[in-house]
Amino acid sequence: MIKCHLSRVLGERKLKISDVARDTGINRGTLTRMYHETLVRIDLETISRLCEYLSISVGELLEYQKSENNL
Amino acid sequence: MIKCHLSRVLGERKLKISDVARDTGINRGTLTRMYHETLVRIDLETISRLCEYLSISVGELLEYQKSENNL
DNA sequence: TAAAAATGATCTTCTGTAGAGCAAATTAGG
DNA sequence: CCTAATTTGCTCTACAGAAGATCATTTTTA
Repeated sequence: MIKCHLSRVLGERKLKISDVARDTGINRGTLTRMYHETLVRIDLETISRLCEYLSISVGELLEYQKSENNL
Repeated sequence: MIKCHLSRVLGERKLKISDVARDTGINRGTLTRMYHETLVRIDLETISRLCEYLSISVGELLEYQKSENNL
């Protein structure tokens, strides 16, 4: 599975979802889904803007984790 | 922008798009778009299967590059 | 040289993000 | 406290693009 670290990054920096939405133009609903990891599909443009805005790499935002449970 | 390194990885390993499609179950059209970097949106499940199959991290597959030209 | 496999392109279907709106919850002031 | 403003979660519609299938062309292989 793919783990999204948006909540951790925002928490560390004390940023709110609404801050990111306002500053990046990314839809707040999309950010909410990423935050709660209910996201299924994502625009590369969204990943790009988040990496730019947060100054992180794709790997710091999205991480592959071998799933023990499912599959 | 987000750079997709699928073509490089497949090239290095001499893997064909059809190999990956067959082995991972990922739609061949989607892999073709990734290969030619015309992909716009992607399922996290697709990223997950590619990382699993190719034994690479998300960061090795997708890389953020500060765009000099556009934006 | 012929058969098989791989690839690129196109079309339809269907899922999910984008975008907007609303209500509840949290925060900030007075 | 009480109220106003901000943030957040949820829902709905519209649109975009991946999934899946098909076909023609190119490449591979036997």
